[in-house]
Amino acid sequence: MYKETVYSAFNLLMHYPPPSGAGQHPQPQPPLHNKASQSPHGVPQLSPLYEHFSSPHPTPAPADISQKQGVHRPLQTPDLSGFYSLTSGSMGQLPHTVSWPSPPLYPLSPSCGYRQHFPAPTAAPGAPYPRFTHPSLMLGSSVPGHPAAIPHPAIVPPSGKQELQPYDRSLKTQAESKAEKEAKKPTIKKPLNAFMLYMKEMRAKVIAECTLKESAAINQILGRRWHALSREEQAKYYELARKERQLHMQLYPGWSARDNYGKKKRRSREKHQESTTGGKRNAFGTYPEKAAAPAPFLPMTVL
DNA sequence: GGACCTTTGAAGTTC
DNA sequence: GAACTTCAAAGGTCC
Repeated sequence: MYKETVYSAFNLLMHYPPPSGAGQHPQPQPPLHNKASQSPHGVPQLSPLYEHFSSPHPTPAPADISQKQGVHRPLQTPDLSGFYSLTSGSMGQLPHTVSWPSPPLYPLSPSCGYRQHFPAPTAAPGAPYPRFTHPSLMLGSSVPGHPAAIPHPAIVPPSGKQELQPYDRSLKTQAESKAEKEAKKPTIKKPLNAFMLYMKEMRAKVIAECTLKESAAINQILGRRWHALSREEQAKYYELARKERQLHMQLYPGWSARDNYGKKKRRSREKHQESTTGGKRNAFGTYPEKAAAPAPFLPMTVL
């Protein structure tokens, strides 16, 4: 039963993405090189950050087949040169390539079938784009001029939970105290990237639509929805992510992602071994049968 | 209690 | 500079 479900879900996705112009995609989209949406330099024109989230939903974005095939995609950073002054060379750039996701390892809920996975981005034309509510952008008290008392969510106790209860300090040696003090330092988390911001916003919706609770399965769906987003829709999240990073840099100038390295114990060697031997546990703790390599996606016109 | 699963992207490390 | 690794979120599952 499980296997059948997996296979049926796999078969559905083997036919995804719907070939452009084949009538399966909710709204055929114009080619990527639609100059109307770009600046004279070929850079998509974007309105200021928050405008996206209070303005009507934008026109369906240009997207072409190369987006779905992992073909080099000349996405570029929106022209925000005057908007961000602290960003480094690579910060905020849209990815240069997009790889197409592998077939799902999870059985998908019938209520979250093929079409529900990839709703038309403009299903409600003219409807306002949902306001982005990522808490990181609701500045906390650490930001000058902001009265809000909510600390920046990037700061969490080392455990990720509440502080430990007081203990008998007399029982601790100096070294232990020092180590403990070090360990008690709040961990500054990485700023969220565009996809993480998207996930955070859309997770509840997917849970409601698909009646799923497994994050691994939800994330698979979100990953595919992410790929189904238009460039403009994705650009909103890339822009938010860049804003996140800029804010993060301002709040924690000396912070480096290296600071959190090693705080999660991962079995990288084992994982590597799994990947080289073809086995990988799924969220159910089982090793799914290795599916045949997905056929390269070709537009219907070619097929 | 903590690693794992899953996803993408950013940034760090290694060669 | 390419390739690889780690960590961000999430919550159920497993050890």
